[in-house]
Amino acid sequence: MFEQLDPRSPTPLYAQIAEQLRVAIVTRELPPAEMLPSVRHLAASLRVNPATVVQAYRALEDEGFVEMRQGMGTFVREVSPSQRGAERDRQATELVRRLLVDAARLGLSTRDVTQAFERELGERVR
Amino acid sequence: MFEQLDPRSPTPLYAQIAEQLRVAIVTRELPPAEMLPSVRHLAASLRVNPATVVQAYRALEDEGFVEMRQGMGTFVREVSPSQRGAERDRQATELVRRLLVDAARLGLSTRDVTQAFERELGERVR
DNA sequence: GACAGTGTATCGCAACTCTAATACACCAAT
DNA sequence: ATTGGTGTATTAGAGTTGCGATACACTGTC
Repeated sequence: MFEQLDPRSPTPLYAQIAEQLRVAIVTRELPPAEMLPSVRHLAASLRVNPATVVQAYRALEDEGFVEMRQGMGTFVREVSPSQRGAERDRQATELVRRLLVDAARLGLSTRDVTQAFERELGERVR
Repeated sequence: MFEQLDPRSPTPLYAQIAEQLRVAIVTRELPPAEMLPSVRHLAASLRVNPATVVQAYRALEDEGFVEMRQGMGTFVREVSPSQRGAERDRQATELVRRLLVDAARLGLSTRDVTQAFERELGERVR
């Protein structure tokens, strides 16, 4: 885990860290209630500043994936299926709304977007 | 036109200018072959630097909406329906791909996204 | 060829973002 | 109360981006 942090990538370090953890949490590689590496430990092992790890952890906390408890550590959050479903809906809706706004900005019709959506999905699902 | 430029908005001035022009072009308020205000004129009337207007115009040029001709001016581009269709497809695809990548990052399934999409659009997809 | 219009190029400064450095505050065990 | 773990907060510096200032180059008309 955390083998490929690229300091020169346009995606900031904290975002790279957050993303890898997010995947690990979603796949249950890091199960609920599991304690994440401490800010200092992870920072040391990644040769990165503690504040950078904090930024990653805080992002995950904002997204509801983890809970930071001062003096104790950072833990994968346990969420009920319904909570989790609602959260996923919220995030998905947010992304879709942004897509539609951007499309409108470019003068694209919803039909253009829908077609592209179906096309891209078709290639994935097969 | 251009009544409400907000220098303190997080969206940069050049983007605000570009967006308003984009809308005017798409709605045919600025028809094909129409000449846009010169860089200097628009800059003066917006009390903004010419380079900022240039940046907006160049963005529109990259998107295929206008054509800048040195010494002559900047003009709304005339595109054949098929060209325009292809361009719209390209842009829509780009947006959708970004959406799917972001969704994957958040651990959302394509099903989550599809449902949000249908919810926002109020119509069935696929 | 001069001129008055057009876009182009380059530089510099201010604001913002990312990251690091460092000091602080909390918690649990001893 | 001390200690060694944890997260928190503040500040500073490097890099990036937005914007302005200014000088340059092209085009059509006279």
